[in-house]
Amino acid sequence: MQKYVKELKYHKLKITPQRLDILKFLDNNRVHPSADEIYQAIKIDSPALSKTTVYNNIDVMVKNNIIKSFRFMDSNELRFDYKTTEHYHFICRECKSIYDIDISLPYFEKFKNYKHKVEEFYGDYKGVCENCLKNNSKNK
Amino acid sequence: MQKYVKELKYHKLKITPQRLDILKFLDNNRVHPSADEIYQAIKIDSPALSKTTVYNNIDVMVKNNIIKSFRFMDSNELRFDYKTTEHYHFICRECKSIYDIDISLPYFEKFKNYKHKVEEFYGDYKGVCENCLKNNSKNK
DNA sequence: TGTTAGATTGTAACTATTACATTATAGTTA
DNA sequence: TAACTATAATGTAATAGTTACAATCTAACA
Repeated sequence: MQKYVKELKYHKLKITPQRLDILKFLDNNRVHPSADEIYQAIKIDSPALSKTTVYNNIDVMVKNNIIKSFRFMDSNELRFDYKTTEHYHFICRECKSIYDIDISLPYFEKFKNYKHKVEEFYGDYKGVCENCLKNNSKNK
Repeated sequence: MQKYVKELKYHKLKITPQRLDILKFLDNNRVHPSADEIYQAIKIDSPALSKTTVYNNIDVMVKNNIIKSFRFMDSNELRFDYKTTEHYHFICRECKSIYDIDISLPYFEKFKNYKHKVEEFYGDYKGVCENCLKNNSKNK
């Protein structure tokens, strides 16, 4: 728990039980949860939690770069990750599972002398996952 | 106009003035418009148009691969393109302009022997565009 | 020309998110 | 330790984008 306190203090944010709960949840559940999933999970042990608090804190933590927010291309809800190394997502069109792809790709090198200054990249890959390939030969 | 009729017929979709208007608009305005932008534009000449019709038709045309739908990572609205070659988007964090990036990147080659079967890719690049770099030296 | 499956329309519902006002509390100071 | 104050938490209401639904209409075919 001390590491979350340290993290918040570093960014001059007040230490509140709600913030610690959210950080702890994101750190222990690296499944790109949505705001509602975070809310529902924490509410079990802290029923007084308000969804607005989840949104407020997510917001302030994203702005302070403590957590990352992103969105899958075909989804209408934002998703969140405790600080991660750069990675991409693979979404299976059969079972909808989300896998992290950790293959490092030379995106930025390509843009060394490009007319625009490229700073960030977001990407999703889509297809059929390992398991669905195994279970359903028509996908091969 | 005949090419839109042909396109719809090929997919066994009924030819309606609304569908032709939407296709024509998307073909002539390759600026990734949102559903509302499509609706507002066509309404000028066809005031009876319903927004539900825009959504319905967008939906059926996406499903038939006549148009493409996608979403910018930090936006909550879907955007649409008349059939395009594969390309990526660059969004300027200063002026919010959207540029198409037509540099072809060897994404799929990397995944030839990957455990998952990669079929589609969506990506956004973000940074500072050519013009904003020129106009504001602090971005360099 | 009549029939009918499918399309269009308008309204209402829904989901994710944000705005806002009130109450509470973390962290500082006396 | 108590009091103070800036910030945070809460609940409600509002908003934006989209979808569901029922009634009406029309394109395409016999």
